[in-house]
Amino acid sequence: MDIIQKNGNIVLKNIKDFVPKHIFECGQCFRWDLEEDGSYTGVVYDKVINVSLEDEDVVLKNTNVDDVENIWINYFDIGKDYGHIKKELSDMDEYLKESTKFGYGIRILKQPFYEMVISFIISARNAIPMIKRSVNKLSEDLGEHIDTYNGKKYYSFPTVKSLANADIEKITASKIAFRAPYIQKTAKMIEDEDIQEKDFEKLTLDETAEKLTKFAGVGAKVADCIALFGLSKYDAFPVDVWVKRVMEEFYLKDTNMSLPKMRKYSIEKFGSLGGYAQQYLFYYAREKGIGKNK
DNA sequence: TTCCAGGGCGGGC
DNA sequence: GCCCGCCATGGA
Repeated sequence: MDIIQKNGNIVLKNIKDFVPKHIFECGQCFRWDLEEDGSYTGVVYDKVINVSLEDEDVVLKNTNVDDVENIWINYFDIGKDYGHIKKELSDMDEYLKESTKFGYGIRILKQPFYEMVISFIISARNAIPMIKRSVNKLSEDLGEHIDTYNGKKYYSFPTVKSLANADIEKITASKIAFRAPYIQKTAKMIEDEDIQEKDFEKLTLDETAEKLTKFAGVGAKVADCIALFGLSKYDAFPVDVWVKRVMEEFYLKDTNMSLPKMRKYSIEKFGSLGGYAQQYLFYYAREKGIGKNK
């Protein structure tokens, strides 16, 4: 991979397995939006960045070489060989072969731990467009104005402190409804106990899930999402409605397996590749509407 | 109008 | 351990 400056933008040359649509629409993130020109603009780490694919190159706008080297290379997981991961999954069965072929440009983003906690609490019993709307409104109301890009204002994700100290009305204003008390409680707990990403570094997935489910509004599925997207626990396998459908369609026809058992089954089946398998399957299932009318 | 969305919680058994 | 009703909101 080479980093080149061109017209004030940064161009990443020779990047494989990187398709913005696949990355930003496979359900892992809520602060990336499609622009009219097909590019995606996102807010991460108090920074606004625009990403597009031009021929074989990844073009990054509104950023600089320092940030690319210090932040975005890591965030986009550029150092990882996703080709190898897809090959291993493809060799397992025809379904994974098809799914990895369909979402061939997916990469799992390394997102901020605490933002994942709050965002996925909001995700419970909610629709993805609504989750995005709520997260953006919450940032507008309780975060900081960090940048204006293409005439649009962008706001940072609210800090732990601002959420912990916010009135409940200020939180419910983001259409977060019955999840608002969960968010307030959890933000307070994170602040009071000074819980940080590094506290999870040496924990197994089960230990991580056990610790995370102590948060209000965090059950098995949300914990797995936080573990996968915010803590780089790649053996996590979040089972949501879509994953349940696609698992039943592909592997567990007419079994009527409970969610905890399906989680255990999948973790054992996919092992260290569980998180990747989950993302390819989720994207495939959701884009194709697998098992929706049953 | 009714159903559903990247579920969790508290209750019951 | 499993199942049930409930939880707001908006889009289809």
